Amino acid sequence: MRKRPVSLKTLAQALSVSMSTVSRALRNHPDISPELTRKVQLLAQELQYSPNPLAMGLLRSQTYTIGVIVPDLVTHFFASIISGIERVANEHGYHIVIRSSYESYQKEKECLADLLKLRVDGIIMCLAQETQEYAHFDALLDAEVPLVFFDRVCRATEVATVVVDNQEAARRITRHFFEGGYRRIAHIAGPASLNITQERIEGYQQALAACGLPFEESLLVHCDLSIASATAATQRLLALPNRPDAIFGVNDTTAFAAMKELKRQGLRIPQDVALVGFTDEFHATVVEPTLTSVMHPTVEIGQEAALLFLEQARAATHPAPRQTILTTQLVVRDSSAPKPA
Amino acid sequence: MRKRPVSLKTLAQALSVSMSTVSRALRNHPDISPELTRKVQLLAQELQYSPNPLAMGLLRSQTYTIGVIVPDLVTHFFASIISGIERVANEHGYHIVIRSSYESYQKEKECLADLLKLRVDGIIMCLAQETQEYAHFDALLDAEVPLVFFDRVCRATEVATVVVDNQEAARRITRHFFEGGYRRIAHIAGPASLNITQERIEGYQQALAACGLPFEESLLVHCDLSIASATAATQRLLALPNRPDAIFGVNDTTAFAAMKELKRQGLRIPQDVALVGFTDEFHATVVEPTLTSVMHPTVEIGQEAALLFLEQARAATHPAPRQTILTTQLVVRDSSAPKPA
DNA sequence: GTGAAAGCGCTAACAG
DNA sequence: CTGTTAGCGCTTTCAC
Repeated sequence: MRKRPVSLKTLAQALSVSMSTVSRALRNHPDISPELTRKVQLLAQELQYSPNPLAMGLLRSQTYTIGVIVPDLVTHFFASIISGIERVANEHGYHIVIRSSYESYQKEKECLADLLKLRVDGIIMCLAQETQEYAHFDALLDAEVPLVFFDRVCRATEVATVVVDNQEAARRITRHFFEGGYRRIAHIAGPASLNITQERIEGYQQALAACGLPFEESLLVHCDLSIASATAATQRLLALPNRPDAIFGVNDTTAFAAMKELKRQGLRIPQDVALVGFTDEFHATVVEPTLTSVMHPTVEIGQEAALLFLEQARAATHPAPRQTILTTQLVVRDSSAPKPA
Repeated sequence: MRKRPVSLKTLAQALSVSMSTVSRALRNHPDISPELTRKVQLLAQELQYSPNPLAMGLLRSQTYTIGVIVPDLVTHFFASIISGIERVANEHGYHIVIRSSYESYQKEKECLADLLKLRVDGIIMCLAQETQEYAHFDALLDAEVPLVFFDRVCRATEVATVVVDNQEAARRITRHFFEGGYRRIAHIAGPASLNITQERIEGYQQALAACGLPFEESLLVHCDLSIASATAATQRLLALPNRPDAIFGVNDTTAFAAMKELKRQGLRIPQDVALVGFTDEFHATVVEPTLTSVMHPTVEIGQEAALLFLEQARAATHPAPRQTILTTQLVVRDSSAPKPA
């Protein structure tokens, strides 16, 4: 059996004073004589005393723990957001407990419930793809538990959110294609229920209109963000009687899958079909041709989310939900080089 | 201010019975009358009672929390291992608290100290690159705190570890090159202090010997696993008067960096220089040429690590440290196609 | 200046 | 069958 770590009691007994004295001495309470204070602190140091957070948690109903729920732990996008959260959280004395919803609505509810049972001080999360009901957040909102959504959000008027300028980014991509001479611009979008999907579609359509291009329903296909589904979506596009000459994928994984499928079908990029991704992972520079992509400030998303959490955690009264919109940047590479005349 | 959640006391008062009765009823203690038990459980359900883990933690000195320390949260390798840990941990009622050491020895010690202060039930970790002193684990070992190392390990006779068959994998790669007709086989290794580096170098040298090839010091270069450093290492190899015709990178990131540099210098892969990576990320299939790589069972590493933790956590007496060795597989792709005669 | 007591939420002897 | 008590580690009145 593991022995219990040194507690205030241990120190108190060793010094033949009361626990409360030790407690005060450790926090430099002015009531305690300087000498005693010094003696207590010295012994504490020596015995490696560290206050038991469980006891403090019980007392204060505060655990300095943030629950983080992501749809998927492995994807670079989420991994680097977690990294951002972790950094800011730790800097402010918080720990993070991570759970994956595996893109499942059911699992998301479970994770949420588990984390609340664990008494986390708040939640930072990204909605699962499946999630289309948002009632499971009622309890949090009622109890004013700090809550922050990032990337995929809902109830944005009630909850703090961190998102990127999806619409603008989609406009920029579409315009970029147009300026490169591409006229049949397709978009492999994500699941229709997600805000990011909708926003990017809107931007795509706005830019088409601005460029004087018609919006063709057949050039807008959906995928569930998996590689298999992105491949299938690409196949649907390429099977069209009048196939697109440019494809804008909802993220880099989608774009990579599309790239693979294009190559498999013997199509040249960008001569036959140009390609742009979204997120800008390191690998965008390694694939051939290098992939034009929208740079997503992933680490900043995480950091900002953590800051929004802290804002709520520290506020005496529940603050109005803040929306943070981070800006993206189009990084042009070979996969979208201007169309040869 | 957030209101406190319902406690046993709440239930007890509502039903005008004592807390202990409620406590027993909730756990179906045979002493409590069936009707009372039912009534209590019903109310608990209704009021969404959930036992306070802080209170339980105080009582039992057990938090059902595992501290996980990785050198880096973003890398696919660690992200998927974390995913494996998370899955098994959650299945067994544990939560994981994640920290990144950022490959720093100092930070690693901090993370460890922080997690212990948090009263985690144990630690699962991968050593930071910088770490070459292992005294900070003494306290854990003394206190018999469950500890599991994965991938990069130390004190393997005292601590449970999960590793892959690095030596065998390196032998297989080297032999694969040899069989493809390559004779000047270089290895971009990791930092010399890491066990994985040493093991892979040993396997590399063994296979060279077995193939009747001399070991040339200049063909063995080190990098710190960063992209920049891998690029520099590649440059050193290519600057040799008699440059290698095959390169075996210590991981995929290294291989990708090498690939990029090879292309930059106008060298063809594999005609001029063949390339093999280690870890087999998805992107190995997207780059051009597709990258031959050693498939690392990352998720399994995480799962196995979690199981080793559970074994220790549940054991009445501290069990002898178990070493798990997982097997890898060489996935052959275009970057190491046989050398044209 | 310092100590005693109560309480955060819970369980486990020990009584009845 | 059920209630009382003590204690896990800590802070905070309230006494002295």
